[in-house]
Amino acid sequence: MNLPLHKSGAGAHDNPPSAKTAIESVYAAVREDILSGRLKPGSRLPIEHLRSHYEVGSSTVREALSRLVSDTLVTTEGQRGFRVAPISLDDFREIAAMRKLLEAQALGEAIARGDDDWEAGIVAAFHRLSKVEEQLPTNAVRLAADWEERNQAFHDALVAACGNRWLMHFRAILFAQSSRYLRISLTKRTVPRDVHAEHEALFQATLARDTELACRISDQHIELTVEVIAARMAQHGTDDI
Amino acid sequence: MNLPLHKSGAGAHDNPPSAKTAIESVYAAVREDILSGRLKPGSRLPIEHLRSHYEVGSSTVREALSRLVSDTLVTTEGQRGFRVAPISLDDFREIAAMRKLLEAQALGEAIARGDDDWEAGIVAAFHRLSKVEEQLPTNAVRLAADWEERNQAFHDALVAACGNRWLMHFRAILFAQSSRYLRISLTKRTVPRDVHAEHEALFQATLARDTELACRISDQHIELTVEVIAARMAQHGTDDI
DNA sequence: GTCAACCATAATATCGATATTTGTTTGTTT
DNA sequence: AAACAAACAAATATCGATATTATGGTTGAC
Repeated sequence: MNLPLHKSGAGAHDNPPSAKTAIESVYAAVREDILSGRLKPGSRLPIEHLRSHYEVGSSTVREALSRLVSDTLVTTEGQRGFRVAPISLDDFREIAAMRKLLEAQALGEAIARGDDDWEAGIVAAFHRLSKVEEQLPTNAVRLAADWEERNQAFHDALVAACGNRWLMHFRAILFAQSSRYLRISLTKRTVPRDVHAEHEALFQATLARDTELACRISDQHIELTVEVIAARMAQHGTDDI
Repeated sequence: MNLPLHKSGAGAHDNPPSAKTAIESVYAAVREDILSGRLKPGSRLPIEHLRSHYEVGSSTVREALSRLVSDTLVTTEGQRGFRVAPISLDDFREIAAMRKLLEAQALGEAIARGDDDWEAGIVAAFHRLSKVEEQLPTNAVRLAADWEERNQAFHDALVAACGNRWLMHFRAILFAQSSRYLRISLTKRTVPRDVHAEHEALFQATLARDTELACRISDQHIELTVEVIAARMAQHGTDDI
């Protein structure tokens, strides 16, 4: 009788089984809107508004938002409804510090355990990423979404052989959080940076199974992003990102 | 008109503001029941059952359970309702591996940044823990709940000066997960172990600001628990815990 | 002119009912 | 007797309505 649009989100989280229930659809959609920045950090998430927008019941919206709460993408306080989790430079610095730790650990484990299929996955992902990075300088805005997807796929491939699911889980959470900030550095670059060179170095070191070098590069890779974002956020106000 | 019992849970998660809304009450209560083992891993969580038990509406129950999903204490699959997240020896090993990593990191940062108040907090927490550990050999079952609370408080105090909120957040999640397994080692001990000696060594090393030693002890502390649990779970079936 | 209490409005939290889906049982066919 | 299909029963997912709480503006007192 009703026509639930069930906008099939681009998948989310660890398991992207493309949403079969209405709650999952809304969950994925809101999540995407938060990560992409369409929903501004700190802004309110009025139930009635979302309800009519997605054409679902209020309970469905609330349940979807509830699942985002523990993901730390949405906050809820007392009787004051839901909000998009705020962002700050301090927060990003802490995220980056955690990412350094986890990425290095995951990389080390993957290098120690990875087999031929793991290597093949990295080669493929690196190739895909390289293709888009070649054209990135000339066409940054248009390719942003593409690049982000392939960038994540590449970094995922690097640690795919890591056997610890909790490590992967936390890593995924931090990566999602980072992507809220990452969008900034893509559009306006204030610190000179050759991202592709970093990726290539990381690629080479990992395939050479040089754990120490790979981890060092990974750390730098993350640290550089922090500097870019920090410069950008210091420049503008912290709010209008 | 209605009489919502609002069983004031023992607080939960990072922020224990003792539940003001019905959802939070149910959230805290179910969470406690899962962590304590009253709700068995893998068992179903029928909405109607919980609804009548807590005397709330079904949406309230669903929303509370939804928040536990991203906490990885509850799973939900398609249209098949909610379940208590299963446990396994492999899972515990991965949790322990992560805890080693995060605990060491947090300890290092805390030692580097901790001030006098931090030290005072450790001293106090250690004293409280020691008091109950003295009597633990003679009265293990009765003091279990007390010990668990003070044990957590002690370990929290050790890393209280760590400045990274994400590190603390993940650490809290893992600690909660661990506590589901920990209950096992409290009742029946199959590996000889002097927990108090371990705590004292950790206490001394931390106050002496010997980061390397403290981290090594912390690692051993966690590893020993893994061995105890592994022995116990191998002995019995994995299910009837 | 400032502050506090108060009321109207808007938004949230909660509820119970309805519509779907799943799992099981029953009945039929080969 | 086994396999399959239809019908039933239980439980979930979803909805819209109601009760509850916060918010912003207005009035009145000091």
